[in-house]
Amino acid sequence: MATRGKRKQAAEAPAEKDRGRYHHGDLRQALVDAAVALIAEEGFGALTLREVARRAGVTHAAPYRHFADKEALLEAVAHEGFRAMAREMRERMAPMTGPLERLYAAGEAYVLFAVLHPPHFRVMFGPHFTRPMSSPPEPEGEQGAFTLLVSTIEAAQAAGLLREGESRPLTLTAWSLVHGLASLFVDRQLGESPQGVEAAEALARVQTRLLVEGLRPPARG
Amino acid sequence: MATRGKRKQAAEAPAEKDRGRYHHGDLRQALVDAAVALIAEEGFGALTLREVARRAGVTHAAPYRHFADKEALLEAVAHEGFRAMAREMRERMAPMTGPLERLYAAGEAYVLFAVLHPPHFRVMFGPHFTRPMSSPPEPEGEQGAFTLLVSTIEAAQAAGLLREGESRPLTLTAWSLVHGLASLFVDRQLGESPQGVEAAEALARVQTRLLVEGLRPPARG
DNA sequence: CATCAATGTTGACACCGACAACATGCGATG
DNA sequence: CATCGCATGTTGTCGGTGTCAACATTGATG
Repeated sequence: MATRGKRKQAAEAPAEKDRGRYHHGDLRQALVDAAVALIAEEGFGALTLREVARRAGVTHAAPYRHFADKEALLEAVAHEGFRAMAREMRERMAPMTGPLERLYAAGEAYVLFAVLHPPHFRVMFGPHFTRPMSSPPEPEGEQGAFTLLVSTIEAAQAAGLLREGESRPLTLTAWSLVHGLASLFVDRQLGESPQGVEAAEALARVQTRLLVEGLRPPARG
Repeated sequence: MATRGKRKQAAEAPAEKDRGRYHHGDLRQALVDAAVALIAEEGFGALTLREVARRAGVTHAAPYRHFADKEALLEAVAHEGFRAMAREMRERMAPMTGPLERLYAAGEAYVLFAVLHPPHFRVMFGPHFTRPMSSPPEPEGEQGAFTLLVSTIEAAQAAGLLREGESRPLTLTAWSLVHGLASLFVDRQLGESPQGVEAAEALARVQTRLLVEGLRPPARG
């Protein structure tokens, strides 16, 4: 420790100008980012609180000033994921006007989110939580992914484009399909199929259409 | 298998009689069983090679005589799961004669397997493997779950009960649906829905039917 | 400028995965 | 039946990890 009395920002800054400060500035977010990057690069088994702290440039106990334990950090990652997923669904649905087109967009966005952000998706739905995860904080006016799916399906029902009756079974079918497709992608169970993003998008497009054929009302259109 | 030799048959009382023996008899399977029980009781985070050894009544290094490392033990659990899943699918399909009924049975069995054996299902499809998992040893003449699904769908296509054309997209749709439903169940994402086995069975029944409505050929029947 | 609460550090403890060296006893061989 | 090799289980150890307590530093508040 060279210049003890000084700011030491200039002394041992390993990279950006932010480094080397004793108070990190936004260590909490830095830890979340480091955790995501670590999972993406080294896999889940390499996710270590100490390595996360190392990557954030702090010592091994610093994370405990922001998270009660390792699981709390994972919870923050999951919350970030749920918010991002809902956002990406809204964005992809926004240009669409037809109820069915909006449903397709929602399903495609769900699968694409998983393919584009495997670490988030795994943490969100993986078996890594002992205590039940708290629901993610939703900024007011923003719907969660599930709520969005329900309302989209009910809108399509109201337009006569999907089967009538309870929306719940239809919602579960749609959710199961995109969740299963996303899971199979992320867990690399689709070995022979191409793994690229564009391939996933094409697959999601085909599958959502194929699904809706079953959700259609009996009367043929 | 029966004429495997004398082995340990004399003192193989599984209860307490065999405690204190220096050679366990079938420690390998005992470790697999202990791992499954541990995951079921304490969750995934509690899965420790040392605790597994403790439950099997051996010391902390004994497992290394049967598994190269922790991941190898998990691989054994996964293999057991894949074999059991295929078996349960075959059993549920056996009484069915109609191609569609066989497809329904396959899907229901897939979901039920996950609900009845969450630890196996999680290990099979979870993010816990760094190296690619070897394919499970399939006893000769027995098809794996995926192969079974493909042939069932192709049979239904041949009978004119499903859309014509490539079987692969249809297979992926069916697989995604049941896998998604199973995953949502196992990961407790269906909070409001009842969690019992009979509820899962009813749900799987409805969902597979709902799916097939979409897989049906355009001509109405 | 003095103080304080928030934030980061140091040190410690129990536990874990993995390996090496050693001990035991099953079962093949004579 | 006696011997002995080797698979199997044990003991001891090492580096790494999650978590906590005590201490140090800093930015903000008066």
